[in-house]
Amino acid sequence: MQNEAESSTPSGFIRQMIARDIASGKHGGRVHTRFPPEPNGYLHIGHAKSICLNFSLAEEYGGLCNLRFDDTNPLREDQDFVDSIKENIRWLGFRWHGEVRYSSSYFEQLYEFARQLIRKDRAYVCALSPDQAREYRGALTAPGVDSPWRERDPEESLDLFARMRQGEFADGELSLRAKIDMAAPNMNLRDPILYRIRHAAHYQTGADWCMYPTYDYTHCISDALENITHSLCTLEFEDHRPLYDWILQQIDRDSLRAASELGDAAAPWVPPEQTEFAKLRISYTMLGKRFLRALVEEGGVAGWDDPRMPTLAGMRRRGYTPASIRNFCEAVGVARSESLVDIAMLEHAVREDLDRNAPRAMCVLRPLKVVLRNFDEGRRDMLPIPCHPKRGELGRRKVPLGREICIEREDFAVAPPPGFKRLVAGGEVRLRGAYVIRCEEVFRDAAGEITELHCSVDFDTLGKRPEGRKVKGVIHWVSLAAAEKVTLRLYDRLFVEENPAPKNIGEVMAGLNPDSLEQIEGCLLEPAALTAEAGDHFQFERVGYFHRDREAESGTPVFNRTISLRDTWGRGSG
RNA sequence: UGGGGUGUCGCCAAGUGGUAAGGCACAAGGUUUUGAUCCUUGCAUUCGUUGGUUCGAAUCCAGCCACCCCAGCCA
Repeated sequence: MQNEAESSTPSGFIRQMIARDIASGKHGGRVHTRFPPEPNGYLHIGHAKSICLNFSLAEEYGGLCNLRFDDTNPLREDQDFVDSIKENIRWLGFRWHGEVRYSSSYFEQLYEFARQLIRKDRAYVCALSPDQAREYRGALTAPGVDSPWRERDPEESLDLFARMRQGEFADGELSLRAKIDMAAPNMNLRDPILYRIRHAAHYQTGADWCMYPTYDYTHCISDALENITHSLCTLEFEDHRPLYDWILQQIDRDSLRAASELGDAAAPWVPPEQTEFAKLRISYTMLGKRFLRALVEEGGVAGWDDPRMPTLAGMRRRGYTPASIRNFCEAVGVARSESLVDIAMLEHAVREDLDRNAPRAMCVLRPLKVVLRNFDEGRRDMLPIPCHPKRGELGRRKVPLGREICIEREDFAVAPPPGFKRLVAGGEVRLRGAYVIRCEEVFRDAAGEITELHCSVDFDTLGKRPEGRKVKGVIHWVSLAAAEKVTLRLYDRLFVEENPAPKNIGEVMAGLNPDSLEQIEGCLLEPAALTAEAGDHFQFERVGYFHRDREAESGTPVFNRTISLRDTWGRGSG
């Protein structure tokens, strides 16, 4: 790790760029990144990619990473989102540098820099309405037309700009625009809006302002003020890079530096640079803030933290661990080609982490009663079974065994398919961690439904192989008298299509997988798994990894299946 | 029809003129008191395509093709 960052050439275009910048001493060897969410929604796995990238880069190169809320639009931002975003980042295991930053805390400086641009005749107050501005902007293949206010005297713009701030004008009546080039082939350079009037309270600055700076104007300056060296963002901002650079070039270098956190320190100062990478997309998943919101509002899911949601809150509740998400982001890599990552990669990442760390337990989803004929009525064994097959240091838990137990209905078959290794009439099977049993008799009700099995125990098989024969099958079980009733929730992919690309909310709802949630009541769990010291992530053997959900109203414990175990039975030669 | 990008194995992704890393998926074996895990092996004579430069090209040049982004006073 260390060597990779310092000596040999790192892999990937961003790391190589940073290595180059460090080698050339561009920023005095500093690496300072930032994660700049807008607090207008909940974080999802796509944000995690950016979080991991920015924070890991800083960590690897001995740099810093800020958390900055990019809050320049009072209409959609909220303190609740700030809180949940901070929480999610901490949960992922990252710690930002110093205090949380807010673009809104730079409003006063932003205002002063805007006055500077006006004085330099690089910005002007425009009286075109939003509709007119759009018409004047031209089209992709047709140049725009200069605003009639473009040559307004800077003094007049300065006065108007001050009065905009004072609240003398209505929303949309005036705007501050950069004076660049209405014929530029890059639409972003056709005199972009820098400030718009919005008589709206801001969750941070309250009623202090009635006009707000735009993203393009704010982001680059915020980066500069925080002395960010590498400003990473997604591909769709590529066209904005010339504007990012333009703004920082127009502002007087010394004033920008003086206002920055570096102040007049001796360290070299060069403006931050924007670099773009492809955003994350995952098969059978949709990561559009707007559509995720619709999903919640239209009732497609139960909320932002519904375990089927790709939000960090949802994935956390589902049972995804921070390490699994970080490993996944690492495995996916960072490039500039737009790709659709196979959801199997995400599933692999959780399985990998949970296989190593989740204690094992036994839970029967659909119980079938089994009476052990030769097991004495009042007898109750407490079998010590390892919590993990490979990690003895995790200890053993005590699993009760009595005369009556339950096994999984599907682990018994009257007419077993070829290759069936579980219990059949007259056959033997191993009870995990306990004895080998033989099915002696099958009982049915009037409808022919199997109600109960009578089996005999081979007491000479505890911790050892049976004499003279091989028993291949091993099944999970639970003691009837001691089992705890729990509810299980099994999940499947939320969307039917591999690449859901809805164009409207109707398509979002139409694309949902109707079988994405299966809730099973009355499952039987071994008692040790419900104790506090057992934790809340488990592998229910042979069934999957489960995560204890927050307390259910009824009082019945609920476990969400994070992911099933890999199941290769029935494939190939099995 | 303008501008900006991207095209390497089914899915991601290294590679930056010297003869195609790795992961996921898949397949075949082995171990196994989880049909799990683990282990071993296999899996691109070829890098969107056509030409060119070169002793030598995924890497350089030119043309073509496909796909993505941009006309919010959203970010």
